[in-house]
Amino acid sequence: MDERFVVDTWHDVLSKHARAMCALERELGDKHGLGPSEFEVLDRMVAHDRKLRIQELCDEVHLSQSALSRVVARLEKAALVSRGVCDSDRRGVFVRITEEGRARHAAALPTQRAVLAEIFDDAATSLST
Amino acid sequence: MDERFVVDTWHDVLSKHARAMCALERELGDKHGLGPSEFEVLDRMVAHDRKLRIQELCDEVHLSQSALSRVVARLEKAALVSRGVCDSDRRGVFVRITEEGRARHAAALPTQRAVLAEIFDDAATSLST
DNA sequence: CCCACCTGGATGCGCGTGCATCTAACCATG
DNA sequence: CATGGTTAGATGCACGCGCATCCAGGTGGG
Repeated sequence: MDERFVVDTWHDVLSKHARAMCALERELGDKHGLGPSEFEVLDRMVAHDRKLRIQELCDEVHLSQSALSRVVARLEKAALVSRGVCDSDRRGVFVRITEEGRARHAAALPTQRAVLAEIFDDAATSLST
Repeated sequence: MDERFVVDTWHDVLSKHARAMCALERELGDKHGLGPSEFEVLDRMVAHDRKLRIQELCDEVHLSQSALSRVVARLEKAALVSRGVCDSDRRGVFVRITEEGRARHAAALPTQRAVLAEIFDDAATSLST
């Protein structure tokens, strides 16, 4: 069957993921003091432009609930988001992005886009490398 | 530009990678006592069907040299591969798969293929989910 | 109203990873 | 043959992740 195709696709995903992840970690970390997960959460916050529940973020970022909890904790410590109890369900926690968070995200966005463009535009090119 | 395309592609890679990785970890771990990295190394060994240098494996698996060194150490402890000094270059270490290693790989292969097929055949399907 | 069950999120823990560094072996040059 | 630079692989270290667990708050049945 096209088992070959499946395996090749998988290897391609592995390769792109590794390269992108590694580059993002370096670039975002060095230039903006953000990890890929931190950036991704900020990105979702900006995209939705409203307070989000932890669980909502869980669905969108591919992270376990515990990991997400810690990411938000780090972001809060860095004053990039603020946490607050959800008044309608006091177990819930909503996360709101701060102005500083928006600024950091805006600053980091071009860097992230550049890395992704590098990888995924070079995709066709890098196959011949 | 097709910045949209690049970002969407990236999210797709993230999603597939997360799902596949998670499933592989569970399935291979539970059924065969192997991590994804361990399996991948065994897979390369079988594919090449000869002793390989650590560095050669490094090029193929998307792992740092240190991570690979530990993976091989784990595999050796499990008697799935054996390490030996390269007589031509005594810094080098060649890795050879053992019979037990081949057996474990053969046993695990269908599991891995099933997971990958699940993810990448469902790819088109899951987009409409 | 009470109690057993469920759910959202936080935390302890172990593990695998990458980075920096170390050691040993190779190699070129004098 | 000695020496400085380079390369292969191993190891110390810090960190982020997932899993299991815990706790507070909600919810339904008696």
